Amino acid sequence: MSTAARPYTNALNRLKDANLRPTRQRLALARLMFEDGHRHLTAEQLHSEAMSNSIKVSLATVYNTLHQFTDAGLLHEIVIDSGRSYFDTNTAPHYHFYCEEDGMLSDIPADAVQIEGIPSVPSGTQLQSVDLVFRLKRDSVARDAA
Amino acid sequence: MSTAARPYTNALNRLKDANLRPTRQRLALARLMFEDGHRHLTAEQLHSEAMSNSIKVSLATVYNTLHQFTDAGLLHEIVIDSGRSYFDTNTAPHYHFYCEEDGMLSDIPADAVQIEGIPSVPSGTQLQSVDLVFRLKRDSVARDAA
DNA sequence: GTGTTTGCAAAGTGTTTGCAATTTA
DNA sequence: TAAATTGCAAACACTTTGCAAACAC
Repeated sequence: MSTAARPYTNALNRLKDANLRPTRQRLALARLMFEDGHRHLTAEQLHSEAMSNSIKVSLATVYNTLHQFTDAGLLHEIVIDSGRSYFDTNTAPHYHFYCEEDGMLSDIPADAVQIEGIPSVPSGTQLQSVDLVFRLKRDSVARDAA
Repeated sequence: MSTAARPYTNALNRLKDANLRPTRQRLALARLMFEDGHRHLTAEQLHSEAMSNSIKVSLATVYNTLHQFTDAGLLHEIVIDSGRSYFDTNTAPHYHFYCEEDGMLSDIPADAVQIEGIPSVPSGTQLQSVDLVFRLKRDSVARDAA
């Protein structure tokens, strides 16, 4: 009940719920991230997108924002490549395909894969998340089958 | 049949098999890695270890060596933390526990966990590896059970 | 001897930080 | 206005690179 058609409202509410002051930059970034169909973003990618959309925001602010969003539970950080962080707008449990050669990263729904026999965690710790990545490589033309 | 008791021989053979010229540094690093009980190493860790053992080797060479060993299949690179690479001397399939708070990384044998229902890989690709990491956090003193 | 490997230090990533200027409530 | 946020540029951590000297075969 209200202007549900305006994506802005959506982003605004996300920020409010997360107790993040809805500044111009945060709002704009939230809109790009949550309403532009993108799901896996690096800071640089998001920054570029912002630039393309004439959103004035510095890379440092993009980093800050990504971390604030992650801390607030709006994003999930994916560790898939040393030296580069991906942020996933899908915070529900799920898994990934990743092809290093071309940077392709795609989702696998949690219910598509069963993980059984999770060993008991070391004492003094508890399970925080289960990261499952199927790493791919592009087919070569043909390979000897030895 | 030969001096099997000398760890040196072991490392030497590994290098020879991998077609890597057994230089003083490579030999020494191989010995540290494969015969000192260590399994998960960062470049800096290995470099420190080398220093402690009075092995003169530069950090650049440690990096080069780790990559050469990885390319040769002697090591497996683990992506677990953006901005830091771990190298695993266990090249057989297996999984990991990881606790970011203290950097603890430990093995889970492949047969301890079953992964079922691996979705078919995107066309034009093939599965290279399955990375499964159980991320842990240290227990807090007590947590509300809501 | 010849080609490989090493070490250094410099350059390169991606990311974080300090602080003044700006913006929000 | 007071407190939070931003932008910039400098600082960072980790990794790679270029090239001359050292080494292995």
